[in-house]
Amino acid sequence: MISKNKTFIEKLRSSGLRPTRQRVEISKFLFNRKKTFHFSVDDLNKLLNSRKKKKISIATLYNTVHALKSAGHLKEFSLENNISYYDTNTTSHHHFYFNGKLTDIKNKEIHFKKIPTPPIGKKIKNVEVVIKLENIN
Amino acid sequence: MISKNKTFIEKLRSSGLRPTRQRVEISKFLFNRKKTFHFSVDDLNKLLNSRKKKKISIATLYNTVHALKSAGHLKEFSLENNISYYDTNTTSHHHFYFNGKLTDIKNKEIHFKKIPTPPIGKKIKNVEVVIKLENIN
DNA sequence: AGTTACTTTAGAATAATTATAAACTAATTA
DNA sequence: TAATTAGTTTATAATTATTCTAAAGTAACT
Repeated sequence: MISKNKTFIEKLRSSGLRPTRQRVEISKFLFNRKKTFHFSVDDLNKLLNSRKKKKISIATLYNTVHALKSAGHLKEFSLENNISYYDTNTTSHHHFYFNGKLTDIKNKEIHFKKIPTPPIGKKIKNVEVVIKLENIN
Repeated sequence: MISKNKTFIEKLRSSGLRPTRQRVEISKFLFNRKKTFHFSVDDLNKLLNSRKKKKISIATLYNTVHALKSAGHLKEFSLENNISYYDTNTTSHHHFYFNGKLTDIKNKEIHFKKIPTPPIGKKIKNVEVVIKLENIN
C-alpha cells in the first residue's frame, strides 16, 4: 500500500500537483484499477465519502478532478443529462452506450473503410465512435 | 408565407401538438432551412427574441423544444459544457466537431471495415461518429 | 357563444458547477 | 527544526441551465 501511494505521489508531483492527502486518496481510487472507470463528481462523492469519517469536500472533488483533467489524466465527456463525466482512459477510443452508461471499445476493434476529408485548413485530431445498444427481446 | 405556415401547422397537428402562434413561429425558424441546424435553448432565445416586440417566453421555448423532441422532430445531444443542444436532423448521422460546434456528415460518407459485436442480449441501435478537427499549421 | 382542455407565462424551485475567502498544510528557507 | 510562503482545502455563497407551479390565455369542440 505504501508503495502504491508512492506511485500516485509521483504521478501528482510530475504533473505539478502537490500530493495532498485528498489528491492521493482520489488518485488511488481512480487509477488503481484494471478497467477504465467512467464517473461523475457526484459518483465520486458517493463512492469515496460514504462510510468514511474524514470526508473530502465536494469543492475539493471538483478541484481535483479539474486538476487531473488539465494534467491529462482524465478525459471529460457529457451524456444527455448535462452532467460532466470523466473517463480514466485518456487515449482516443470508442464506446458502447446503453442505459446511460458507457463501456470502452478498444481502438483496434473498429476500422474504417471510408472517412470524409476534413474541411480546408483543418485536419483530423481524432475519431471517436459511439455505438448505441438496445435489448434484443 | 401563408402556405409555409400551413406546412408547419400540419406538421404540428399531425404530431398531436396544437399549432399555437409560438409553436408555428419556432417551427418555421427551426425547420425552414436548407442545412440542418444545431442549437441550444439559449441560442434559440437570442436568435428568435432579440429585436422583437412580442417575445416568446423561455418556458415556452423549453416546452416547445421538448415537445418537438418527443414528437421526433429534434434530436438532443450534449457537448462538454453541460448544455442541451438540439439537432434538426433526427436521422442517425455523423459530425465534425471543431471549436464547440458540430457540422453534419452524411451517413454514406463513412463506412466501416470492422465493428465489434455487441454484448450478449444486445443489438446495435445506431453508430455515430464524431471527428474532432484541429487547425493545420 | 360557451365550455373544456391544452398552452403560455412569470416567477419560484432545483441541481450541477463555480467562485470566494478564511483556515490549513506542504514545501522551502533560514 | 522553526519560520515563511505558496499552494490547498473547505464551507458557504453565487451562478446558471433547467424544471416546476399555478394563474391567465387561447385553440378547439359542442
